[in-house]
Amino acid sequence: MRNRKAGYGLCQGDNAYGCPVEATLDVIGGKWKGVILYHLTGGTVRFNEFRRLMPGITQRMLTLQLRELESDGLIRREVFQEIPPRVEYSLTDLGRTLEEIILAMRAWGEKYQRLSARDGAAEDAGR
Amino acid sequence: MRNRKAGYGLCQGDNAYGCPVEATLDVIGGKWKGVILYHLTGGTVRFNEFRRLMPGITQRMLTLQLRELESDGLIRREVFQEIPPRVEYSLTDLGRTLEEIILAMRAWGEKYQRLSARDGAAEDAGR
DNA sequence: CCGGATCCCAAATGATACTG
DNA sequence: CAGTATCATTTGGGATCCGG
Repeated sequence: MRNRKAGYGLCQGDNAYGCPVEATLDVIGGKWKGVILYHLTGGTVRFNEFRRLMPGITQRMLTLQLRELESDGLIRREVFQEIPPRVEYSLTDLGRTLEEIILAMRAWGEKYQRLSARDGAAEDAGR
Repeated sequence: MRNRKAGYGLCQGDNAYGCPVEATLDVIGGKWKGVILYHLTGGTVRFNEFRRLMPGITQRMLTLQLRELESDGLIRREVFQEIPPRVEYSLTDLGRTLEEIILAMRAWGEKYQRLSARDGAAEDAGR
């Protein structure tokens, strides 16, 4: 992901990028993007709020992911020049178009996450 | 992804795994999973068919991803003992529960992929 | 409080050759 | 046809220190 060169992993008769599914996954994939977007569906979130919401993420990764999402036009970053400083993140209109997918993913995760926990619970799943 | 140890990237008050969105992304994320599942929404696909559908993927990666999807109970692998051998892949019932998300991702990719192509087209997106 | 910069490791992905 | 096996590379992610 991230490497948007060209002629990368094009599938079937699709154009240069790859199939649309790949494009979407490139934007919301990775370990944190989806979770970040999910938290933003609830409204504006501050930098350190994210850190509380996602204890596992490092400052570096949080900054990186936020920058990429911003660069992709999915989120907006507003800096308030105060003491102490404050930075708020929120979804752009483009970002909001992803809400449906994000929420669908959340719903799926809630339902099936335990079924496919890879620790040997996938038996009765198929067939 | 893939490392389903424990206390990994838990977010907010969620349980050990992490938030549901993360769980879902863990299952369909990565560079190929989503695309593989997408092609399977059209019906059964054979191994070398996948290779034609996804020219960018190597045999090794294809095998790996298929095995993980199978292990997660999302796809079914059927071996036909013939000469020449034949192996068909298809969605399980569990896998089919992802169709909605996959197709939503495809739709999003088709619509917005060019807007957020990271090559400086994300200007007018927000605001 | 909100990061940027640097160094480093582990995991994901890829190239290539070989096989039942 | 449908894979394994091995090796090399790229990338994601983390630790830590520094700065406005």
